[in-house]
Amino acid sequence: MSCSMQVATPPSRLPPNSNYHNRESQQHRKQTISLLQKCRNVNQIAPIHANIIKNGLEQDHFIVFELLRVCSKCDAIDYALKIFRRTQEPNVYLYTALVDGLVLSGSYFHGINVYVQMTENFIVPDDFVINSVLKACGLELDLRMGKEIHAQALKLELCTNRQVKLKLIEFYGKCGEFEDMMRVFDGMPERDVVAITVMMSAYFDCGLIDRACDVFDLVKGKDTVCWTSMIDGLVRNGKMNKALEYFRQMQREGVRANEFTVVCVLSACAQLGSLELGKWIHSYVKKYDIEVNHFVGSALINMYSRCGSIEEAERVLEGVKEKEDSTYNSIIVGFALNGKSAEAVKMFQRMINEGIRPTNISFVGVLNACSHGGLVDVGFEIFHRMQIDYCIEPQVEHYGCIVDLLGRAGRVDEAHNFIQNMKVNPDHIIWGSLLSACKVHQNYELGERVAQILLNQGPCDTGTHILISNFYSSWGKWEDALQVRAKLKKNCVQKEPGCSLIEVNNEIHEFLLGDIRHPQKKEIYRKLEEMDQKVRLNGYCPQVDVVSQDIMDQEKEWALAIHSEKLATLRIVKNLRVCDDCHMMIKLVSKITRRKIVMRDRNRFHHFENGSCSCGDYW
DNA sequence: CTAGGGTTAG
Repeated sequence: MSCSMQVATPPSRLPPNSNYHNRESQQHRKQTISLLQKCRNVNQIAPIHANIIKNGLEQDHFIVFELLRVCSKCDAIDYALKIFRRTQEPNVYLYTALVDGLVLSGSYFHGINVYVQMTENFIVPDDFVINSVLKACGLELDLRMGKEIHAQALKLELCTNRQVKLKLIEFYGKCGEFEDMMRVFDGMPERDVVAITVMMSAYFDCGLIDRACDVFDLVKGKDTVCWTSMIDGLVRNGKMNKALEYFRQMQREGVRANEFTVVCVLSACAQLGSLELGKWIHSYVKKYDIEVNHFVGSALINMYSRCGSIEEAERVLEGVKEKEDSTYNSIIVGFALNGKSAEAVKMFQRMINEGIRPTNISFVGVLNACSHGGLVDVGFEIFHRMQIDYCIEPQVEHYGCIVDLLGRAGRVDEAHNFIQNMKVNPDHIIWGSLLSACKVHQNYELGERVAQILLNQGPCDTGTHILISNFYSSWGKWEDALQVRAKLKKNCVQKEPGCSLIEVNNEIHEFLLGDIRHPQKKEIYRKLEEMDQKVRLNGYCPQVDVVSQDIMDQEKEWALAIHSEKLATLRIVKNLRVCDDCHMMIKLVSKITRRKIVMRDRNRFHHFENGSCSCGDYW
């Protein structure tokens, strides 16, 4: 990023304005300012701006100040820059407003440059502008510049200011300079909750969970923001259960949650598949009148979708007043996840009808739905419209959806051709998708070539290795399958152990393969055996070929019988993908027991009912 | 005479 900002050289004198002091014009200025403050988008600003120019108020710093702020708020930073350039002798207020606006629009580097220009124009910085530029330095991770500004602030004796100290802590924390961060903190008179919150978040950014917890314990009188920051940090670092523990503790201590808090907690629920707690949070939102803004709305939709309650997700959608692209994206992805491809496409259409411009994420969601639902023509149509109507250059994810679309439909050679004509390099996910299609459609000749490409491409993730190994075993090539497994072991890439979760009475029960830890294990295994007998009477035969190791069939049956998802039924969350055998068995169990069973695996949802599954046996 | 900043940031 470069700094294209040029500050106009101001003329030596301002044009005299005879009306400047009369009462009428004072009133007019006040009116203009309050009009500006009410603007919600850039189209509303332009006519007011025209009026300002007509009335000769263009150089009025108070007016310009409001203009800059409202432009930033309306995401019109270019407009703000134009106005700033036309302003003669901008003062420190105007520079601050511009730096703030640039930071808000993500142009941190540019913001820092504007500050530098200000000092070059001999304008003395005050605490406010120091604050703004330190924010920019922290976000830009510009350690050198931030230190220089720290030095300037010391010289100007602005470092006694609490806000400046807080921003210094934030800046050093974001840059990972924890010693300097602590030094500033130690110079504060008391243990400031806000300062500790900032430090916690910096530690979490670096994955230093224990240090974050240590400073959290220092705080007396933790407020909502502090608790939220803690919960958010734990969620961001994958500690979902711990985050929920802290949320419960927060409730016990009588600290009220806000919009931020519920978004974080809902994200934890979504990732754990904890529907009961998720519902509880939803009722909390209603009870305490927490505004269902688009963040909260998306979080609720996401939680319900990922917990398999897509109908509830739809209900939430209708209740979101100001739907944004993210709101629609959440529900589209939710439909795709739950095997409702046609609904995903319909929702995508509705989004467009309601004047919301689909983003690249919307396209990933809807194309994913098309591939899972076998909607080949619709998928292609959307893929083309994305480029022509919306000028979105396809990313590797979009290409991946199309490869998947063709591959799943059995058109593996076309998919292969498509890969060779893409404008981007195929990644291991795209090749993996093709390999998976080759496996399902038993095109071993092409599959073998793809497997070789993947193996030669250098390191790839565990999932890909497992896929290659499974491809070889389904082909009966145990030797090759074992070799891939061996390579996986040698590279110290461990297969994540299969694990399934089920929530009963607000408690999360966890099952690993062949798990014997559960207190009710006797009853559970007895039931499992009973089920096993029943489904065998219904024609179930263990699909021993899904077990990749080349072991005796009898042993394989046992290995399958204890796959963890069979141990927990009804509403199951599994960390890996479900295997063919478990899928078959659960279908039958749903028929025999007449129960709906919902299972989420790593990729999608399976709604089992009366012997069939929403995925159409295709996942 | 009339202007600014909260700490989490999904």
